[in-house]
Amino acid sequence: MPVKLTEVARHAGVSLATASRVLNGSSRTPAAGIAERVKSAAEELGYVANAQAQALARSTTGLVGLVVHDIADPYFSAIAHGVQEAALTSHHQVLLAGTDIAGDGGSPGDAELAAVNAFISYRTDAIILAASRLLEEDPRLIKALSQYITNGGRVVTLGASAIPEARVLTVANREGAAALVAALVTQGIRRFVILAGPHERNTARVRVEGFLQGLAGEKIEPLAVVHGAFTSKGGHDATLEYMDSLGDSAAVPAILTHDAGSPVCILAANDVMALGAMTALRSRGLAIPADVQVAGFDDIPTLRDHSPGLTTYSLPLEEMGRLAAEMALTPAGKQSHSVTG
Amino acid sequence: MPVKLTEVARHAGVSLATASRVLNGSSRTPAAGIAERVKSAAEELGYVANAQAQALARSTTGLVGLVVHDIADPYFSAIAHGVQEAALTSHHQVLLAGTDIAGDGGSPGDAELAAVNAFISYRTDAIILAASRLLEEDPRLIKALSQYITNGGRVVTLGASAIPEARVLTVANREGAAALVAALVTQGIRRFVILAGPHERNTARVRVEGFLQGLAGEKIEPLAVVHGAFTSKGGHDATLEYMDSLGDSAAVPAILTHDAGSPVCILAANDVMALGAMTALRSRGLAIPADVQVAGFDDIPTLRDHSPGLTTYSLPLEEMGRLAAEMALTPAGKQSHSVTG
DNA sequence: TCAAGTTTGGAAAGCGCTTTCCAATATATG
DNA sequence: CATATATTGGAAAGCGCTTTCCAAACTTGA
Repeated sequence: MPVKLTEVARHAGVSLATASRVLNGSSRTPAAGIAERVKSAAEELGYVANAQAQALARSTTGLVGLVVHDIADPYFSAIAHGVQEAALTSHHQVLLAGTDIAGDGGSPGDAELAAVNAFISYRTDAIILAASRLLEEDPRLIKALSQYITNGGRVVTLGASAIPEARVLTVANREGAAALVAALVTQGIRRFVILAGPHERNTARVRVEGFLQGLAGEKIEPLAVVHGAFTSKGGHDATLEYMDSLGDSAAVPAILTHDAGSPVCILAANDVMALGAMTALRSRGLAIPADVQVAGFDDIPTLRDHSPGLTTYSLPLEEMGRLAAEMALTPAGKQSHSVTG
Repeated sequence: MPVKLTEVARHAGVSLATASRVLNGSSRTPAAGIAERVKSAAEELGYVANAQAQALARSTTGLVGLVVHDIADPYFSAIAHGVQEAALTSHHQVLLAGTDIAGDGGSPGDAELAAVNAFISYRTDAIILAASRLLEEDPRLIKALSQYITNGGRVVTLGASAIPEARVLTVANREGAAALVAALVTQGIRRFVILAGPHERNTARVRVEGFLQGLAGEKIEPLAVVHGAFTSKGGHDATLEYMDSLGDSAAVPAILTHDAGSPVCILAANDVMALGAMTALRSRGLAIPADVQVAGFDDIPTLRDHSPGLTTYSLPLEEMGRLAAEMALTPAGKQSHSVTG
């Protein structure tokens, strides 16, 4: 139904080949006069090239797939923003998929596999995996991506993965976590509760390892390591559970306050968990940072408007998205890259 | 390079037509035995259908385009999340574009036009316009979308637009704003400063109209109406400017505190502006809500973890995204729909 | 002026699928 | 058992482009 190139060509009195050459960047450029005729015919008819047909003929789609966990999470949306930016400069469109959305049922990780398969089906020029990699990658995922790469597709992951040949944007999760602990200790804090994410998520696990490593360096044992979902609610619920585990849930657990001599700091595996933790603490009447301190990881943009400010390890999220997209869209580009806070 | 249907067919000893029929939902289903052969051949070879070729042959792409302003803004990312959800259930992929990203230069609105043109080029089955419509829509945009709709594409806008034939998801911006004012007045507040967004953005303007309408109903004149960008920074800066305009910038403007008898409430056109305003107020040493109150609009999910809580008009953002996508993806579906908070 | 070289436009062969016909079987009916 | 009727698989014509060849039309130089 839309007007096609054939019609433009006929309208301009030239062949299909010529029309194609003037309208879409070909190496051959028809004479100025002809070109003008074709252009105005296209303009007049409101011609818009069919990218699907072009993709088929050129065997490159101008699409880049981005897999995030939850686009509504500030961490991922900041990255997505950066990806979009870089995609635009390379004239690519972004295909977005979120793995937090229940697929047609199935085990966790199925959503990611489905997303990747969809992207492969659309023959995206590259796929960016921003959702945190799993400790045990799904072999089907690995197989699909390997084949994709073999066929000329590019894959970049944020953080290491078990996917051979994928380019990786290394993030200073472990080092950052350790550094954060060191900074907090310098501030005089020596009692920590670690709010860990799901163990199978590499990002979450590695950060906790970094925390523990940092603490070990200072000869400190954490008061506890509690696990929760990698979300605000996860941080909130885990914090509540922890407090309850401390004793009478009606009263403010004494251990959390200064009573014991030094302030306690809740060290969350990421900012949204930290924010959830703060909400939980407040709901129990604890003041932040007077009674309890809280630290996070990521420096999500929305922190800007939080008060009191969260102590956090700052990651250049948007820049990370941009870098990942650049790595993905540069045919012979960098195979790896790393970012620090 | 990837394995194609022809190869699967050859491998299974059947024709191309048969292979196509068993692998991709056709109305005709080959005999069970044959089907099995084809399926295992496909599995064995790791066949993934080329969606581009299918799109060309079927003249439907399974793509839906979503235009937002800034995906990193919680408002848009919540909507995007909803869109994704609905898209998944209709087996569609979402193509995302943000209009806040500088295109190849040009006037404001060009980014949206570029995004829409890209979507049209990819022949998305539908386009969802979530970025707030402009008071003066770009005629080129209108023309492109009209043609798109004529050609069978579906367009849905969040909030009314000047695009004929577009389906619209009406949002109770005006009514909600008025209702919010009424609720605040009931709480005893009678002095308001309106933090308006850019006048040319319909969403922003209509909300302010609703605020003014609500105030008029109570026979109240706002202390002031100040404009700023529709972002956290916009709310922040506008608030600071307003305070400065009140006099000695070093001191806390007396007019803002209870001194004058009743508390002042800053009424922002959306939540992110309100959050920015709160940050600005705090930076001047004002306590919220003790000294000044702040109200927003949208009820973005991230508000959950803000303290003190923001008074706001709650919009079902995610649901809105879902509805918009449903309207967009249902061929003969609802032409319009509306949501209230 | 003519051979050799250079542009330039067009015909046609794909790109990887879907789907319409057709022909060939298989099944049902008398 | 012959005929009518379903089923079933396959050949081939597209879907809307790009791009490789070709041939025709120009240049150029001697």
